[in-house]
Amino acid sequence: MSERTKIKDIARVAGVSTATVSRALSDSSLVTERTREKVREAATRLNYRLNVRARNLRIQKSMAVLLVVRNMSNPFYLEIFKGVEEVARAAGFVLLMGNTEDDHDREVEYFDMLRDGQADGMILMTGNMPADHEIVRDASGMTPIVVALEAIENSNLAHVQIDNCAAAKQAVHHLADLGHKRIAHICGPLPEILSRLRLEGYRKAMAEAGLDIPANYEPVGNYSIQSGCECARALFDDVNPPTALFVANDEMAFGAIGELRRRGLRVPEDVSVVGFDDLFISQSYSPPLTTISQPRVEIGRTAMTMLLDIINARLSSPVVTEMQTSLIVRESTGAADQR
Amino acid sequence: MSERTKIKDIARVAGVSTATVSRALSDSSLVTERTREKVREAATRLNYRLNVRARNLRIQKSMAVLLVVRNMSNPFYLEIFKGVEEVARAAGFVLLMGNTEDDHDREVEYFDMLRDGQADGMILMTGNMPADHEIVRDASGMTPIVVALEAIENSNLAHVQIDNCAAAKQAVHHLADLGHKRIAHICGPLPEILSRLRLEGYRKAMAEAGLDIPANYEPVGNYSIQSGCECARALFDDVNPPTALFVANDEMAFGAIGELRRRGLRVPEDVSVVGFDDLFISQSYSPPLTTISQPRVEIGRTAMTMLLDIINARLSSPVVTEMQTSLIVRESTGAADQR
DNA sequence: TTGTACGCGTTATCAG
DNA sequence: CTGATAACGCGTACAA
Repeated sequence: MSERTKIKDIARVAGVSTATVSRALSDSSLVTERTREKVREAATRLNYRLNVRARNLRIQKSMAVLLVVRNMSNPFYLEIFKGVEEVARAAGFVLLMGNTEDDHDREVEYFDMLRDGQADGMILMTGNMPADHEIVRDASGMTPIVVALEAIENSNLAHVQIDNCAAAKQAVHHLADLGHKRIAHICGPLPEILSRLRLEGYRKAMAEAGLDIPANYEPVGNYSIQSGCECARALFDDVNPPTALFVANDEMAFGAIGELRRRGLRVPEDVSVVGFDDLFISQSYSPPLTTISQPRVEIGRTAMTMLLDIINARLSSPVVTEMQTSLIVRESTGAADQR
Repeated sequence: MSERTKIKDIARVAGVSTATVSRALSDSSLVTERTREKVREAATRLNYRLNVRARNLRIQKSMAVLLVVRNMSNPFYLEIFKGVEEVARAAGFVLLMGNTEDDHDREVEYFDMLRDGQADGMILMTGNMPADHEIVRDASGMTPIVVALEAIENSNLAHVQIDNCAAAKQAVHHLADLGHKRIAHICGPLPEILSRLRLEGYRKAMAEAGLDIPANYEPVGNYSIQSGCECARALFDDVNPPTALFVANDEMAFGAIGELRRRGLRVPEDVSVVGFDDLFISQSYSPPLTTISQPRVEIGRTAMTMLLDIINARLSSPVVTEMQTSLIVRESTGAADQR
């Protein structure tokens, strides 16, 4: 490894100075076409490769962005990763993965990495921001962080998000339009803003449809398949079970449908189910799941594009971009039984 | 940013040299407890943070590992990511994501990153190795690459893998034991080694069970839901359709089951289906899918652990570790119809 | 347009 | 045990 050729070697071979080599290789306009050629030729002949570490130290950048999620094995993130990766690599950035497992210390660690220059920017998909953390700011006073699909209030950070409340309303209205009167909501973990917004959308839609919400119609899960199962159990063990379910994410919807099947209830004949997220698998679930779709790849692209804008100082104030969702009607919802 | 304190500042404040500061902070034994304390105190007082870039340039490491997959949005990788991340971060390494999309140029790019020292090691989950690429070797002559769940023949690289052939045999024997005679195999893309091994397992098991394989019983897919659907269509459009399916991965199994449902065929009453992979969703599919489970988190951990062993020169020759798979019998398989 | 010389922030080597 | 100083490899004022 110590025999890697460096610009010094090229300089010697090409008969110029290291400065000229550096300039020639980075297409500076301050060098003649002829010398540039000479340098280039020497570089390829010597099999030269730029030392990225040295350059990064010199230019004070890392050319890396940090993508931080709560739980790396959540399938929801997959297409977002892809969108981010696509834009990042096109811009010459590498992608550093961060996984917090909702652990505060780990969150701090990633903020530290950003502050320490191990990454030039961060896409944050945990709804948390270490409270007392010294906020990173670049030269133009912007913080190179984009919050995606979560909301950090009063943070003055750039966000890319969806209208959770409106999407939830749309889902519930779909069920009401099918004639359902007893519509329950399996809710996400409750202190969280996303869950709250979806719950709020559910309640608003129910009110608009003139429907009551019985006391037990809002069981709280934690977005896992297992918890969807448990919430459905509670709902259908009770008297006055619902005929339709709006579930705060697809995984809990899968759990709920599993529980229904075990009880001999058919979807959608006996119970209609709407999910939220449109996981890659939802379209080929049996039955194919009616759900709210978010343009995840596009969200990833947008977040990374915004981050690049901040990093390159093309943005002077934190932007909030709202992405469009859509209700995908498949086979897990049907008209209410007319009994 | 330029006002970040550096060891020089600490040195000045603590009244020692930069060398001593460096030693004190890295717990070198070459420094008195007293000076160490003095330095530490100055460091915290000045709010010192190590400049990782500078250190990495100096020590010629990047403390990063590259995790390269064919397709970042394949849900199969999720738990592997997690296992790798867990071990990597415990060892102080950051995780760099690579996505090749089966593009040769991109593969080369990641090999280049490794060679250029942008990463100290690589976990490779594409079955490919740029043919003419200069092979990276560290001081001890080892290549810091671990191939996970793929096989690169004649490469002399460390591998962590499963016995695809044996697992496939187990799946097919399960179906044969249930009394099925007409068992078809939906195969993965065929030049690939994994697909070949699973196909080989299928054929061996069929031979052992004394069963024939009709000409059209080995349709070839590409691991996508869509292709599972198409293969099932071909199989059941034909005369002499099978009563059981061994599918090379779960996604194609989902596609196949979807197609069966559209044709009014029930699983498992009319057709039994066995998948391969045990995706997170497979247990709560309807019906819950019988499939081959791989210990994915453990595979990730093992791969990363092996990589660390290579990087830290604790390994002197490429190791091949084989992980255990198991057949998980759920509700998508049942006894053959006795008609 | 080119060359000289320095700085980026550490760690390692060698004297003392 | 500590200090001065040389790398690590590149980019860029500044001078020519």
